[in-house]
Amino acid sequence: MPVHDEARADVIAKDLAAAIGRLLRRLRAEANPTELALSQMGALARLEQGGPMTTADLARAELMKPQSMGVILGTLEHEGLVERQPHPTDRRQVLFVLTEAGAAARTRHRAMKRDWLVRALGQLDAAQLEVLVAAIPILQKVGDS
Amino acid sequence: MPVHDEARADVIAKDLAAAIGRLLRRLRAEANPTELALSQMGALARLEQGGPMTTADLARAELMKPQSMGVILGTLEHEGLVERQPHPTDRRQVLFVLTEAGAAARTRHRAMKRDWLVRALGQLDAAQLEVLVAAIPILQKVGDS
DNA sequence: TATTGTTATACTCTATAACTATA
DNA sequence: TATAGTTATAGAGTATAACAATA
Repeated sequence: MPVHDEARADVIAKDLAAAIGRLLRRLRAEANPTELALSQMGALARLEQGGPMTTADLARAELMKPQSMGVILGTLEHEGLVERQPHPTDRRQVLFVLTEAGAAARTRHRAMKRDWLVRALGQLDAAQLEVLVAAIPILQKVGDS
Repeated sequence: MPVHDEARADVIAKDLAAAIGRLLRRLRAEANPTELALSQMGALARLEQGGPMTTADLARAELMKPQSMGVILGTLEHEGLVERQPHPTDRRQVLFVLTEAGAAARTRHRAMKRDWLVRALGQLDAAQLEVLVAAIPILQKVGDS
């Protein structure tokens, strides 16, 4: 990138960091307090989509340490939303799957029209929504780089 | 929004939440560990741009509670990066400003080419960067809505 | 009475380090 | 020896509730 663009990248980086920090705070605050915390819902969503996964699989998917994911899974297990399955060939590994209650929690969450982010997105016009849709894979790429 | 788009908004919401969650985790992990935490840097950046500000001003800007911002400012004050000024007319209020050390921290941070996010953005092509630039105000709007 | 800020307390999220069990 | 997971501990980040000072 040319030199004058480094300064620009700097400004973009600052604004982007501020914007996602604010948005995540808002998300956390608006997440239905009676429901699950953000990271718990994230893990449930991964399990719903990706079938049985190990702690390490989930940690990689969410860009966190296995120990951190272990805490989250422990809470979800305690609440009966996920359960363990033995790994068929490697007894060190533990596979996690959604329980019926866990699947129901996902469904309930999805069905909630009160879901704040969905409503917030609904206030965008079509062009703005398209920009956001285009930005998501780029944000993912940045996170992975 | 038409009904079929509600389902789409739902998917977008899920992907967006996952993407920004991952990105923030990555940012936190990559932030130079010897430097300040993200929210501390955020507060310093606001003060650098916005001149003297009260706890409540800063909390509003960062979408957090004044008590939470108070903790952050307390840490920064303890480290000598910000200092208090009496408000000229309202003795309840406390204005915070950067100290020399605080301004130096900002400059140092900006100068660090090791800044992870800047490097990550540098790997995007021009078109991707433009999408991201266009997305930032939309993310801000979503956070405010 | 309303507003600004502080103090106390607690919970979420995440990390590092040290350990156990299995491969 | 290397890998998957667990346990213990700690720190950042944030919230709510109760309080004090000032307007």
